[in-house]
Amino acid sequence: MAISSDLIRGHIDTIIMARLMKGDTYGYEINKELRTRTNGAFEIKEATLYSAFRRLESSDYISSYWGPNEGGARRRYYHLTDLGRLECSAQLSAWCETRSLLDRLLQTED
Amino acid sequence: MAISSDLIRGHIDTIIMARLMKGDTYGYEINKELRTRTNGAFEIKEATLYSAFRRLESSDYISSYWGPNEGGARRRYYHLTDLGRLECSAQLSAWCETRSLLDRLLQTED
DNA sequence: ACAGATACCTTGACAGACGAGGTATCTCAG
DNA sequence: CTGAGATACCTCGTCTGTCAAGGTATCTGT
Repeated sequence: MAISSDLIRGHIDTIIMARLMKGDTYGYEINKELRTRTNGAFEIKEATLYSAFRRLESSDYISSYWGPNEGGARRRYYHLTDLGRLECSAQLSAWCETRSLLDRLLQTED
Repeated sequence: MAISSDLIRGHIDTIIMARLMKGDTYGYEINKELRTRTNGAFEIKEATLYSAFRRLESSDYISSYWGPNEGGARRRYYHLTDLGRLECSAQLSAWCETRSLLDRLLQTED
């Protein structure tokens, strides 16, 4: 992975929820999408991904169900709850704030 | 602090080095600057700050010296080394990459 | 029959951020 | 002169998120 994970830390949940905004999906698929969308520059490690799922589900931001396994291994699908949508919006705003904050603080000249 | 620290995690070192690009300074001063520059929205906790200094110094990115304490408590000044300047540039580029990556991944529609 | 892809999961370790607490110096009001 | 408050630094222990390593089960194609 080209992008250091420490720089992304804290944004994993938001990345997952942002994806779930577009519709239900399952873990493996999320990672495949990330890899292709970033040309291999970024992926979430499996352990990280599943621990995020557990964290999000225990906060009631997402719910899960065993989906139709269309010729392949079983899949656990995740769904963004209403509370999750709210939280996701909040975290997207937080990202905008963080971004402008860092842009400001990382200027090396005045 | 308005901005969650987990969102900044991994950027603390870069924030410090970016400040040191402009000239030597000491810990307390860095935090005062951060607070005023962000209108109180952000500061680095002392424990975090000093552990970052130790980390940066042991990587030879910064060096330190006891400065002139102009009527007040003693101050340890920090100086960005040449290696530190290099590393800082690298981390600034990394931030740009991270920013565009997240902007991409956090889109909630295609 | 077995390799490889798909798909999920757990455990333990590690690193960074921080709360809580501590030390020492200087200034200024009472 | 005494004590509160600001300045300034530091350490210890804890918590949280990430990840490496390992495991399980199913389906497909050779």
